Amino acid sequence: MDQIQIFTDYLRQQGLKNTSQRMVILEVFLNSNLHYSTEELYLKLRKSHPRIGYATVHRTLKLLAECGLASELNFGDGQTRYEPCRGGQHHDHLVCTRCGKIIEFVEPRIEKLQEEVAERYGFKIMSHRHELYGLCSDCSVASES
Amino acid sequence: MDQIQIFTDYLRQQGLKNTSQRMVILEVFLNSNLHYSTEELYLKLRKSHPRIGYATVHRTLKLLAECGLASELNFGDGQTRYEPCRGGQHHDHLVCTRCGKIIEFVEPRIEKLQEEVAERYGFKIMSHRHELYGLCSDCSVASES
DNA sequence: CTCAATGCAAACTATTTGCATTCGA
DNA sequence: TCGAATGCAAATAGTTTGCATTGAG
Repeated sequence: MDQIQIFTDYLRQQGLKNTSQRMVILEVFLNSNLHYSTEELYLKLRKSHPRIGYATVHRTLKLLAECGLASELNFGDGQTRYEPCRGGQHHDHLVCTRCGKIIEFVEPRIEKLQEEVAERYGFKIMSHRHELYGLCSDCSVASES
Repeated sequence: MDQIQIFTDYLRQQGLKNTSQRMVILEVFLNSNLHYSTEELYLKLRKSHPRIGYATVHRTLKLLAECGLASELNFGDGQTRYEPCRGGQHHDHLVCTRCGKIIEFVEPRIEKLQEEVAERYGFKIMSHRHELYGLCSDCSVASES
């Protein structure tokens, strides 16, 4: 089942409506490997669909997060970002503090250790965030000068 | 060298001044195991020192973060929190999404794997955040009913 | 038709800043 | 004395909401 299907099913099930704005936003959001903030996605959408309002983008992103198609990210720059959840493997992020580049990584051994830690404290993990901040290869080369 | 010493040295070195407000804020901040937001610390301080303004608390916390005595935390509730850095071992956090309890944990094996991941991408880690969200032992018992 | 969704503007929250006054060195 | 710090109020930035109108079911 693809993501558009998941979304329309979720809308029907919640008694919500399948509007053209929602479909456009979902489509642009999915066809991107970026980590959009509400503002960025709004600006991008405005080029092709000038009538879509900021609030609609915001509310749709929230909706996508609710139904599990998007996850909210926060890299400490004061903006909430969203990325598509591709049902697949969970990943975390390397964030370059100089150029802003974001690299996704997967490390099952870390996931496993997390579970171990949680168990140690009787905790039941529902989600987690793990971000490594530093200089990407390009930026650390540049700063050696 | 204790933390008050570190702070006064830092101030002198930067040509900044050692004011009574800064000392009071530092003291209250250090003598706490909480993870204060600016607002919480301001409210707490106001009881004993009603003349200290919000902006001063805010600027002092920033200053403490700058000189390495505090680290900024963000658990996604829209408030930046600060915790004292005790020069010791780095730790991360378990956050109970029901009652708000925060538990600190240390897991050197995770730190090590992080380095490994960073190396894989030519990244030079400067800092990181790792938070596990879920239910603490009390809350997951309560929700079993 | 009906009620949810939209777009706009306004409200809100957390954070940051400008400025006259105070105060440490 | 002099410039940094303070406290207040106002500005900012990101997010959220109220409401009249539009539009899907």
